[in-house]
Amino acid sequence: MKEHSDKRSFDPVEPRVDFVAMEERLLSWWYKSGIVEQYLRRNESSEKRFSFIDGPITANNPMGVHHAWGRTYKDLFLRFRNMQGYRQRFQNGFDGQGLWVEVEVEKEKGFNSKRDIEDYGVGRFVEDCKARVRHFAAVQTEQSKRLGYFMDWENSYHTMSDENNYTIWRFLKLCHERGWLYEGTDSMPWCPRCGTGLSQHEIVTEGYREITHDGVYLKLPLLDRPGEALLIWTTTPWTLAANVAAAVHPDHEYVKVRDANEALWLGSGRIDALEGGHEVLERARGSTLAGWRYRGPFDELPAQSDARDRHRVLLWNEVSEEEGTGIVHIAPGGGSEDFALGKEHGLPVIAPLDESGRYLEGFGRFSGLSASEVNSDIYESLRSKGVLYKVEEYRHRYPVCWRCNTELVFRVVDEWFISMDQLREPMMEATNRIRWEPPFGRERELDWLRNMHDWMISKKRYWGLALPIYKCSNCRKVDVIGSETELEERAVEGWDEFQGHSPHRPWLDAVKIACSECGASVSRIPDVGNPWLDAGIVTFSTLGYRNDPAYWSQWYPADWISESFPGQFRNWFYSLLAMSAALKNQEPTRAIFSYALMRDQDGEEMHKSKGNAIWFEDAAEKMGVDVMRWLYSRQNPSSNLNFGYGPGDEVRRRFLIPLWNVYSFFVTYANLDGWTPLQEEGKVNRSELDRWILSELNRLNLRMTDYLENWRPDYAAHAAEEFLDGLSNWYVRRSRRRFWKGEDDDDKRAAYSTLYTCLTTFSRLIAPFTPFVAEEMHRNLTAGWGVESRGSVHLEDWPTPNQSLIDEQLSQRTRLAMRLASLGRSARASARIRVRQPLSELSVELREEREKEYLPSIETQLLEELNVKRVVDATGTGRLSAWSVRPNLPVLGPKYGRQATEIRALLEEADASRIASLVESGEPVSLPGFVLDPGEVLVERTVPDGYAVAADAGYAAAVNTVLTDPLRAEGLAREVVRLVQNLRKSTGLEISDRIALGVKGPQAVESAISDFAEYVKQETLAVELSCDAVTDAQGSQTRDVDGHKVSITLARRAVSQE
RNA sequence: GGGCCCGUAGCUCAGCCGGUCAGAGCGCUACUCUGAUAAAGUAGAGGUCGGAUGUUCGAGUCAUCCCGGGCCCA
Repeated sequence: MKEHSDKRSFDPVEPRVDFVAMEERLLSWWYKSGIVEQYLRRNESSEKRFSFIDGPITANNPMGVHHAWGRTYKDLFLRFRNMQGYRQRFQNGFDGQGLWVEVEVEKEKGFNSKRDIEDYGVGRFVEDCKARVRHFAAVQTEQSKRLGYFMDWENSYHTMSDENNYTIWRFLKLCHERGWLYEGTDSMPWCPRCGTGLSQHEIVTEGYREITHDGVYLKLPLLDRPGEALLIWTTTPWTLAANVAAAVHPDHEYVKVRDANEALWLGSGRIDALEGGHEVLERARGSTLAGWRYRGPFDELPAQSDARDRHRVLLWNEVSEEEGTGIVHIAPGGGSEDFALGKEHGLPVIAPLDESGRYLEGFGRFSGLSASEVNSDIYESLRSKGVLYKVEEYRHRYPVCWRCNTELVFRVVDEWFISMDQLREPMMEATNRIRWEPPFGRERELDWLRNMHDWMISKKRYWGLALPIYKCSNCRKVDVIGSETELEERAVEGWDEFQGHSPHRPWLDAVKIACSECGASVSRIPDVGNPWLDAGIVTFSTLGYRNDPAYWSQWYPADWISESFPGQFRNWFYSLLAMSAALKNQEPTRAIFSYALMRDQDGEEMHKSKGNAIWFEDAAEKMGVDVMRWLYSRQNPSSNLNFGYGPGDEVRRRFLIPLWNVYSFFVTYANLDGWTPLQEEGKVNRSELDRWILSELNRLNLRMTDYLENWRPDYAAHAAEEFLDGLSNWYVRRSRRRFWKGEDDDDKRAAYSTLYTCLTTFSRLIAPFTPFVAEEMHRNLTAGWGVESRGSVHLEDWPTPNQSLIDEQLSQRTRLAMRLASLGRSARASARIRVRQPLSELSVELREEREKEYLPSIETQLLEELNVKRVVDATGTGRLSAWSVRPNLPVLGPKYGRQATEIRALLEEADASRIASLVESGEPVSLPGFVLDPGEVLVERTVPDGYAVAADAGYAAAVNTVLTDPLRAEGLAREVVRLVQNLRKSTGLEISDRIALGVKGPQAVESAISDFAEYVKQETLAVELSCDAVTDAQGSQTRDVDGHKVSITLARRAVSQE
């Protein structure tokens, strides 16, 4: 891009712009010419700070268009604050540790189990994970740059960095010191493929799928009631071998029914579950069943040795009447609720499965088999014992591994937890102090915090935070290491082996410390950490909490963070809150902005497999990122975004093209007239129209500032669209003639100056939204003129609104003009008279008294816009709104009989407009001696002869449709002018070319041309005008004009320099 | 069972503090205009603003309940 040192004109603007090519050109220019650098450093010495902490993007795949939505918000608000002069850090973050990366690397390598990883080597595997993260971080960086996202890319943080990990150590040590860290045993959802438990946070959303399982009904014979059995139901047959108890609701009613040769007990509300007919033999409340002993389904197994004599009916308030049999099979080793209930009752726990979901020893022929493959064996065994009742398909939501989609099982395992007892309250307080946008975010977070359990932070995997927990196998004392230096001090072996490596498995595991209690040599527990620890610590780790507290305290808490809300309430927002509450008892950020989900353009979920997903690169190449960004920005953040090429086209058509047209229009005429920004100097005499658009511009400026400061980008974008609509469809439309008229007067200069101000200001206002088109316009309009310009719109200040230019009454006046113009056009259309045909008069009716005073100032606009000779205020004259009021005789007749005649007479005498307004508003009409229903009177608006009227919302506009000869002649002249203009264009003349013009036609045409010769010459830039053909014609055309055949010829004529 | 959100023209959605807000865009049809032209304008949809009951002089706009949908939790 060339610098214009002594610029004399604007660069010509292509009316048909290739936005994508423009974006690519600007993008490389921004980076080559150091604009990005200057942008990042723009407010280096500013006192004002805006602290944004980036929610790290998972660097595990290329970013998609849904990420681009979120990144657009981030860039938008950062750009806005930068223009406002806030000092910022511009640090992007990448999230890299955790199972999701492991799963992808496993896929790449064709691994299926943890054993494959162990065989391959944990060290190599971890290095592969790191490499994958680095690779996709680089890919995402390039994609983000293409989006126009200005960040300090070289300085992006990684959650896998040493600093991030060690800062988490510090947090964990603190938790330990306060007694919040504990190892607990629980029956947890477990992925047999990944060989790891899943925390509550991981299960809830993506963690469920509709799955059809077997629903098994079986009988548990009652030991003390011969011939009777409990009927129970389960959808996890594999847990039957671990059955310990049965549970009923104490308050529900249970029934004993006859079935073949025995009697079955089940909930009275679940009798439908029985096969065939049934006879109720007995009824009882659940509480009476308590303590009944029964024979378990698999008592023969060695694993049942502790339990087989203790099978009993328990009472439990959580038993549902909605499904199954109302009697619940309890296996504390096979479900977390069962586990809790078992704990309460001191039941033995039978844990049937190993890490990979296979039965352990002690389960007879099931041992070694996977839980997912034993159903038929189980049924067979039950059948042989005579206790299988029936099996039917059952569809339900069942938890699956959110990464590999494997169905989860439950295992009793030891995991590490952070107790939330003492953190819950401070976290809720912090949540209340935070500004949430949309506001309901607060309620959602509080709801989660009220319900959350202790935070399970361990995972039996490889790639992730190495939990710095050392549990002595000798005395069981737990030590937690809080930093790398502490580790070095306490290491008793393996330090040399570890030194130089990142604090990850397997290298860190070489280090052993001495037990603080008994002095024994202790290894780290093998678990890695929950990845939300990684992301939750970033308000500390990325700001130098450990090593530069002064710096940290300048940027903490964040002013603003932003992320899509599904999932984040229990993940990132949650972990940020937890860690800030623990370390500082403070809120991690002052504001949280969140937004909904992306769908395809038909509102369907996007899926790669469905073929409706759109790749970021494709979108950027086909629709361009300004289009994407505007589409994102104008969206209500709290509702789902339907994204696609259709909506993209709409944005381009409705926003970018009109904007470009105005810009192109301006540049074309400014260059033609030699207008430059230097002529800004001096006093400009602005018209009503100019003052109006400047008022709107400043109002827009004010509103956008307010909206952006309050996290409403959609409001700001809609306001900008409204302004552009006014600029394009009223200001420019109304001002066109001012630009192309011949003389270079004050009015023309005012028009240029005004439109220039609008375009340069507007380009700054939209710079955070659509950085490319804003830059293109701004550069061409301001660079190189010697006027104040910083070389890029992204280095400019956010415009300061001049409130003294905002004129509310002027806005109202103009709105009135627009409304009347619209009505006038409508009236013309109804009479089928084109705007080109001048008419004598426009009569208007106004709604409000004060609007009468507005008329004089908008008269000129109406005269031109509607091509009439004068404007008349007919308000109150009744000329346009004459009403005719008639009795509705078919209704009145039957009701009033002969009196109807009297009513008719009264109606004729009454004030028609009063009655009309009563009827229109549905009120009764009172006449001397009568009160009529509105439906009993017929009301019609009558239009005076010779007028065409249009009315709406209390306003009316009418045009006089009578065509006099002079009006006809002028219409003809204008018609001819239009033909000449078209011919000029098709002949290929420049807009400024002067011509010789010949117009041949019937008498009516030739006399019209001669009457309006000056007008025709001026409009068509004709220096010669005759009724004969031009001899050396360059263009000629014969057309029918209002039934007259007209031949036009023209030729270019040189003009002496003026 | 609890929490949150949503239900406005065929479709997608605006409607902030309750008083011309019953709207926009798209789609469709017709017409108009055109040296901003891969534009623009005008006309046509008569939608009980999910339903009911309140508060109010006045309610898509507030309250309560109900119905329907979505998300989250139990």
